[in-house]
Amino acid sequence: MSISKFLCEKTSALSVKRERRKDARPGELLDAALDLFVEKGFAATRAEEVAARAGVSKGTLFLYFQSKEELFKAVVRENISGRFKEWNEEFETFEGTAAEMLSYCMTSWWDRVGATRASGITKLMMSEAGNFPDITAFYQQEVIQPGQALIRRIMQRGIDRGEFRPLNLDYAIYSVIAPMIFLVLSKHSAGTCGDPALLGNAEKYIAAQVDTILYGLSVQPAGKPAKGKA
Amino acid sequence: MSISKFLCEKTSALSVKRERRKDARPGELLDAALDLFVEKGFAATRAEEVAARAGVSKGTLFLYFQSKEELFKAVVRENISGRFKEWNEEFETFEGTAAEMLSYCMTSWWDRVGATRASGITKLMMSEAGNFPDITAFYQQEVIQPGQALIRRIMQRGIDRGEFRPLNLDYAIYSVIAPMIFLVLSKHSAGTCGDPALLGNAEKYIAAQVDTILYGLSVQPAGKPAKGKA
Amino acid sequence: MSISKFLCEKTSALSVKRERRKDARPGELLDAALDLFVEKGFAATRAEEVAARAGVSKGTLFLYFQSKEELFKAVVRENISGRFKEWNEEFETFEGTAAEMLSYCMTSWWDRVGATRASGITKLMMSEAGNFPDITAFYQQEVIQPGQALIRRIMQRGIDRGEFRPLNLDYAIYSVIAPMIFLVLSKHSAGTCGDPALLGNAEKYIAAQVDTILYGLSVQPAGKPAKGKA
Amino acid sequence: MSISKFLCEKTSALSVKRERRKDARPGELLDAALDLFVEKGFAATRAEEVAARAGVSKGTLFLYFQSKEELFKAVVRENISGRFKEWNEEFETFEGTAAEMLSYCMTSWWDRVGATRASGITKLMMSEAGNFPDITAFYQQEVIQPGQALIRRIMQRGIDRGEFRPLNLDYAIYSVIAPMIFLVLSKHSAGTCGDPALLGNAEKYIAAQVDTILYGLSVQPAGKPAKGKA
DNA sequence: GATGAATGAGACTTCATTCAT
DNA sequence: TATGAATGAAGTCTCATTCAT
Repeated sequence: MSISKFLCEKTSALSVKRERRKDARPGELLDAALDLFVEKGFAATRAEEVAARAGVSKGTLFLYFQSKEELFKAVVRENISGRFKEWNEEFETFEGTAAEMLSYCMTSWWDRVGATRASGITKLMMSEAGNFPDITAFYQQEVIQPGQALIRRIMQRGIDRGEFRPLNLDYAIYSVIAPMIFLVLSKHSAGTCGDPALLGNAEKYIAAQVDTILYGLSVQPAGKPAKGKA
Repeated sequence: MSISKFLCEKTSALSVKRERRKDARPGELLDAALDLFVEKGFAATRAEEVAARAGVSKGTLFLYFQSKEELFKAVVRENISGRFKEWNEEFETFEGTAAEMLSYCMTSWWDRVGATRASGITKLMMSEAGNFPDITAFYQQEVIQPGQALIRRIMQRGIDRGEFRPLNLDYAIYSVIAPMIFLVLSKHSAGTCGDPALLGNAEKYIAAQVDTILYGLSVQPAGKPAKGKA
Repeated sequence: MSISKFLCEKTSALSVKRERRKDARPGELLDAALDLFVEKGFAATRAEEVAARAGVSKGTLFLYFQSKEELFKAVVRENISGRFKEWNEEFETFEGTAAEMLSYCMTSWWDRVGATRASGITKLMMSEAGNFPDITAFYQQEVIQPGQALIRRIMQRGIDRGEFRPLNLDYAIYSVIAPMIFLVLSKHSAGTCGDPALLGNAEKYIAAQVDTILYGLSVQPAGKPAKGKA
Repeated sequence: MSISKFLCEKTSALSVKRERRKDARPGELLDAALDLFVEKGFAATRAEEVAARAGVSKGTLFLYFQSKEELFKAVVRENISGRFKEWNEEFETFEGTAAEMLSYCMTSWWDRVGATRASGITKLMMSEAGNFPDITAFYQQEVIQPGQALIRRIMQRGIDRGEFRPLNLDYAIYSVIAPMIFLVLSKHSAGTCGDPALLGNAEKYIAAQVDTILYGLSVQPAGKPAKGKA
């Protein structure tokens, strides 16, 4: 290796290291902010705490985010963008029954969202929605609507194929959505809904919900099953 | 009636009225506080706003509540006291199938809690649980546990009577709880879960959930499934 | 005096005292702010200093003025409103030569503005004009333009009556204005223009300027020049 | 020229250029700082802005100036050094009447100071004098006093030669100084004194002031008043 | 020398809480 | 009891200044 090359790389290495530092900062801050916002709420989280958890000083935080509110927005954006594109594609190509799809949907949702830190966003949005109308609109459009549309599509397929009863999907989709929402909220709300034991057994909980949804609560043998006036 | 008696009664009436006024103060403040805490969160609600909405001055609020935090605690306590005694008793004497019970449970919960301002407590607790550990423990003990116990008892009865499949109730109860939680959160979270259309049709939503829970999503091959009168 | 009257007045007295306090606060704060802004500039003056000089706490200042900037605006408004109405009227009815008028104008300006704390506004505006465009526009319209119009009217009268040479008033008015501006700036600028000795003898300075303006620097060979009584 | 010499010179030229660049840095920073300080005031000007306008980074500014305050002092010193030596000498050898001298003094002041960026120093000093006592003393000694002494000498000569009336120069000098101060302040104060139209016609304004000063406002009945070359 | 990421003191502003009236 | 003017602790945000690169 020539000297010039060496020097060049050295210089490059230096700036790269520094560069990497700079590039990493926003992410570290967003990570810290997500945790704290979820844990304590937006207002109760002090900017300095976020900075401290990210290992930087107060000033640095404001170097990367114009304000605490912008930080909040960035946290939400960071954790919800572009997941649905991928998911939708996955389901376009899914082969199997609608029941399998629904089951896969809920379990994989748990693996990819529910079990991760990203699940905190749900609680975060719920608590702060009223104070950030623009973020709320954004969330509604980018998360809620695509998510519900996906569930609806799966269920519609089930109905079309004769796997599912004909249901009013305007309400039936919530049989799938509610347990998931409920689970992540249980996780992030200090036992305010659901009990703590739930969290250690989330997979079982999911499985049970899938089971209930797909099969129904009632004994089905030959019986005189419950007639829900739907 | 003697004049003196008349005067006396009049006086009494006045003072009663004033007394009532005075006694009503804390309640008015709690009402105002509940609304605002639910709407904007604890930290984002200013003491002065609460006072203003209750029609008194800032000073008066602190005459009745030592601090904003005490106000919060009082709000929660006020809205969750002793409903379960009554409910439990009601179910002790309920006659009918377990399916009918469950159906009745959910619809009457909507009428008595979900559709009232009390439903805001759920969101409130969820958002602020982390900042009020003692309240959270209290809530867990006074609301969550009795509530889940009630659901569990109903479902257990269904299993015992052969109306329901044998279920792992540790998880199955959430099929009932989740939709209710989900509904009230939808109501108080600016469309952050569920869509706004849900709220105008809460009864239909409840009915649909009851139906799904009791019947199951799946086509019932030979079934005339369990008969829940929703 | 009846007891009720006494009680009534006592109550009234109490609230009046408190009321007076409240009414006085803004004025006290504006006074303090004027002094400090003039002395140290807008940015270098801390809100707490202003409050302290007015004998109140930091918080109180923000009780009366939304922000430091609003305080600044209020200071400017407070000290320049409605002086010119009075002045203009005075000059409408003035009887005497234009020279006497001009002389009177400058000396009375000194008495009413130049010698008072209000003169600090000039320096204040000068320093901060660039940072407060709207205040500057306001000042231009409410102070600069009426002031120059008044001078111009007086001089025009002098020309019309044959007392003064025909002058291009677009420039000549500044012979009157400049010395006054200069004087107040000398006063508020720590000797940055003019020397400190000037200030102890402002009246003489004014007189000398009047004299020079009216008579001219030059020896008047045969003249009986307009004799302003300096 | 030998090749080595050529190379040498070339090298020299390069390093000279680089040297010049390096040497020029402080000057560029001072230039940028003068503009910004004049325009926005000392406190409202951010160090980074100054650096940016000078085309360097924030860090570089502090390489050359210990602090923002030192930068301010350097700006003032840089722009008031040693002009008066030259001026005084010029006037020692000036031939002509005192009136001509005064006229020349004012017009050439405009050309050399008033019309240049240096005029900004006047406003700068005026605004910040209170916050920089040592600079103010320096300015008083290096600028104010020599400047006033020069004017005084000229006027004294006029009196001595019988061109001017016997005047109290302690005050009369301000007839000359005030219009000049006034003009540069008009220029730098966003219309807070004088009107914007003034600035496009500064020469006419100067001429008019010279005229007024030398001739006087009044009608000169029989006189041949001193004719200032307006 | 030059850079610009990082710092942290310091200023503005808010708002729960007090207390004289 | 009720008020609302006053307070000052606490939090957000800025920016002069430093220093590793």
